[in-house]
Formats: sequence, structure tokens, C-alpha cells
Amino acid sequence: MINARPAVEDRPAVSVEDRLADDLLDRIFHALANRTRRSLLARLARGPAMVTQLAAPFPMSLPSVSKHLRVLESAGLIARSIDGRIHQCCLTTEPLREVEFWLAHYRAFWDQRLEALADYVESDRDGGPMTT
Amino acid sequence: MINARPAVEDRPAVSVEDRLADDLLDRIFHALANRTRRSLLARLARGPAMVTQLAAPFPMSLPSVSKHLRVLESAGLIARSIDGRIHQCCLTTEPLREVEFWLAHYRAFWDQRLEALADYVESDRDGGPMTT
DNA sequence: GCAATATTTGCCCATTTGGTTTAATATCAA
DNA sequence: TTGATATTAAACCAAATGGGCAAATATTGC
Repeated sequence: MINARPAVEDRPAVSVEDRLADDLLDRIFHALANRTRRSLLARLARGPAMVTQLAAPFPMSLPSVSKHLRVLESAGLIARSIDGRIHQCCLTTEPLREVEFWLAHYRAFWDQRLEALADYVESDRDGGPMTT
Repeated sequence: MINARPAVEDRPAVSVEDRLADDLLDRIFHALANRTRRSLLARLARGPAMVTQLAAPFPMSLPSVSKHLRVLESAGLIARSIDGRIHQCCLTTEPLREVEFWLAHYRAFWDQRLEALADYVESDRDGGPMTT
């Protein structure tokens, strides 16, 4: 074939809003893709805490935890209120809702897919459906 | 500064199951933390496709897309069935359910938080429940 | 003022990531 | 067989990540 791949112009246009949403999802998912940070969120789900308190259970230096907190903060997953030397951190609800919203896109697929799977199991038994 | 931080033994024990779940969540969230990969998932939500088809809309080389697909696959987000030269990819439902499950942990916090906010707004109790 | 506390910043390092290009492999089709 | 197609593998590179440590910056309290 002459054109194995479509030209760049043929790609779907991406709106500014989409790009902003993508940036946010990038930051949110990246922030969640680390168990230390997820652990910090789990701790904060039990209530606000200052940085030193948050860092205490982790076998790493304070600056490292501080950096993790900044990643969480820049993803909007936590907020901090500074009172003197004390930085009090607390969970924020909005970004996790963002994730929920993103997931909702696929929930429709799941349901449809489970139905299709049920159909498939009954109809086609000869060829292996999917080699893992 | 005798014991500024608790000893390693004081940290909560982490079970093997937890570590496996953490590994999986690491892979899932990392896989989702890239817009190209999310875009691939969005495409696959509309139905299975072969690698070349999947790569076509993206302004990057085929090997790059191939790598992205492998990341998605190793996170269990997609599965592939190989038929001759054709690798057919399709969405998998399980990992997104895993994310849902993880999110459910925090949903309780949201509700409690929204309830607290509602209480705060409606009634005249003194003192906000949680500093933002 | 001075020391202790809470936190961040800067620099260093090894590893990973996300992309490239150029083979290599496997399959289909003429 | 020969050549095109579908896909991965290998080697490479720049940039980001996650960790360390030492120093800087505020702030608190004596």
C-alpha cells in the first residue's frame, strides 16, 4: 500500500480542554503510580497530618517524603495549610472524582463486554478465543 | 533527637498479598499515567484491533506503540490473541475493576467529607469539621 | 540572641521512561 | 522462492524519577 499510515492531519483533533484534562490525568495517575504516595493518601484518608507525622512510618528520608507530597499536591490530590513551620496536609476529593469520571467511560464497556463474553462462550467453542 | 523517627520495626507489617496488590496497582496506574496509552485504551473500548491499526492515528513510530501496548498488557489492561502475523488486542475488564476497588476505599472519605460539609453548611454548629 | 524544630532546596546518583532507528523474525501471498 | 506485511528486538539517547545527603530557610521557644 502507498499509505500504510494516515497523515498527521488525519488524526482526530484534540481540543484545549482535552489536553488540559489529559495533563491533569497524567499528573493524577502518575501520582497514584507509586505505593509510597498511595500509602500517604491512605494515611491522610484517616485525617490531616503534618509532614513529619506523614514521613514517620516510611523507611526513607524526610526530603523524599516531602517530594512525594509535592507530587501529590501538584496532582491536586492533597492540599496543605501552612501555619508557621507546620504544613498540615489533607486529602482533596476532586481528583479522585476525576479518576472516577474517567473510569465511568469504561464501565459501559465492561457491562457490554461481559454480555458479549457470555454470548461468545455459548456460541463459539472451536477456536481458542485468546491466547494469553 | 534521640528518636526522631520510629524504628523500622515499628512500621506496619505488609503482607505478601498487599505487596502483590501494590505491584499490580503500580503497574496499572503507571500504565494509565500516559495519554498515548489512555488513548489506546479509548480506542480499544470501541472494539478489538490489531497493532498496526492501533498505531495508525499516533504521530510516533510503530515500535513505540508496540512498547506502549506491552506496558498495557503487563498491567493486564489489554490482552492479545495472536493469529499468524496479526496480534489482535482487546480491552480487559479486571484491572479497571481493581482501580475501582482501590477508589472505593476513598469514596467513604468523600461521602463523609461531603456530609460533614452539608452538616456544616446547614446547621449552626461551631467549628468546621476539618481544615481544608 | 540562640538552639531546636519543620520543611524545602540543591546537587548527586542509578534506574526508568519514552522516543528514535535499524535489524530480526514470522507469516502471508504470488 | 521471493517479496511484502505485521510485529518485535536491540541499541541508543535525552529526560524524568526516586532515592540519598548536606545545606538553606523559617519559625518557635528559652
